Amino acid sequence: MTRSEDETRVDTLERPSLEAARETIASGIAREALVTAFGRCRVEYDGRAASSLAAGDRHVMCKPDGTILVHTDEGQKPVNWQPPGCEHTVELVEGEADTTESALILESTRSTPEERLRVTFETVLCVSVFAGTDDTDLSLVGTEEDLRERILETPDLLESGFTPLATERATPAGAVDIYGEDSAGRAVVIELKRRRVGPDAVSQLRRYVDALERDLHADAAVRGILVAPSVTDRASRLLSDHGLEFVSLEPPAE
Amino acid sequence: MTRSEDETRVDTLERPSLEAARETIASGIAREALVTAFGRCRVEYDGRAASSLAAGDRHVMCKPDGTILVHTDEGQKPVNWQPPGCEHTVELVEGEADTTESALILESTRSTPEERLRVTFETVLCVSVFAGTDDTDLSLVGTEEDLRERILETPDLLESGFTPLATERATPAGAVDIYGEDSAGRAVVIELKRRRVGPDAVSQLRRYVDALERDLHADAAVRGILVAPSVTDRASRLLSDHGLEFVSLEPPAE
DNA sequence: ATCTAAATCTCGTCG
DNA sequence: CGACGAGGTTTAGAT
Repeated sequence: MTRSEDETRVDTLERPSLEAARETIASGIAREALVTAFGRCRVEYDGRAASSLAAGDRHVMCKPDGTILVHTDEGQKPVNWQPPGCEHTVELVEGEADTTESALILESTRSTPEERLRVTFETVLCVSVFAGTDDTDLSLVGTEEDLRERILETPDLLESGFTPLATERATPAGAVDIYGEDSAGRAVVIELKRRRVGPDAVSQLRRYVDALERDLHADAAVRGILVAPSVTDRASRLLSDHGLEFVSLEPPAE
Repeated sequence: MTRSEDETRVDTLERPSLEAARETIASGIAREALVTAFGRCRVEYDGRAASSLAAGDRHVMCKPDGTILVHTDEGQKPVNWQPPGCEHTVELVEGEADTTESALILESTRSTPEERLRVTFETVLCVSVFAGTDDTDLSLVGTEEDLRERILETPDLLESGFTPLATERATPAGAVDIYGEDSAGRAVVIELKRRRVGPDAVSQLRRYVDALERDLHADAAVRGILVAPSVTDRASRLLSDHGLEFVSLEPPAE
């Protein structure tokens, strides 16, 4: 077979027979393409939890990395899915005689943990196979990491005289975002959040401060500072209850 | 217009002109259908954070509820997205003279928070419009809620003589999963997790126990029990450090 | 609309 | 492989 210009990048079947759909899906998976199917199906999942979904029209996407996604017409999250690294198989189950209906079964399995997703199509309205190229990486700004860099560049943003000594400093309770000391030489633990925080972030900071106080084995109290754009009321109360502090800072915008 | 049997459920164009793609996408969105496009595009996002993605072949899905998802050939998560409730627009930008290239721009915006996603196609390899029906709900078992029901049905699973008194009991630090008392009449706070837990779950439990001890204003200590299939080493250490307990229980399997 | 916590969270990173 | 924490988390429920 010769492909003069570029290889086939897209192949679509409308209202295919189940056998034609099976063949196209199987060859798409074998070619490491991105395969989609839209049609009436039911879905069973068993693994970390277990779920069942009765028949309806859904959009199914199989990626060459072993991901499978089942989308309804609502919501950002797939109604069922399987993560990258799974094995896909597609199989046609013939109805017995003329009475039972045939079905197309798309199955995805993995181990560690043992998980299985089974999509059973009674009708396939459309199958597509897409072969593309994508070499690029997403560039993202506004993360917690950006906020950390901002503080390390200009420690006075936190408070005058603050000196960062380490990032990701290990404690028995986990790694501290920024560890440093204030102008009086007191140890400071900083927990960073890129957005408004609730009680969980306060607990996290408290855990680190506790651990560090035990670890330093000194009576000199360790200061704990939560750095985020803002806090909820309850989080603010929890901060005071435990002698922790808050400084309002956002990740850089650009 | 008459549709004798059933209305058009799927409409697909392979390698359409940008104008034909625009027309099909616009009418699909207007018809409240699920619309997909595959082709070479770049993607810009600005909102809670900001991101940029150079040109590559990707799969874009617009749902009638205002969701938009941009998928590459890898990963379970879309590389870019917009949540339900957004406004979609599709627009053709003509190149100037014959020198500049035309482009198809798919844009999704929302407020609270202000967010914008822009997908700029230089080539569309396939556009599909799907109209289906899906009335069913997912049935899921193995959740934290299932674990709670299991304990409420058979409190002795936790320990002999335990009596549940309330679920979602309010404290200044948040709502406790199960509140009850042991055979000696001591107050018990239970935090449930459907899977193996780490330090965060311990902190959460500690926060509730702390708050309840203050709230009850008594010196009688409140017992805190973490109920989960298992704990990590560090979490186990944190539990002992704070006088908290652990009971191994899983959500029911069926 | 905001708060709070669960989730088959997913994803990267590090030991 | 597990552990740990970030995430434009998303989603559901309560206030």
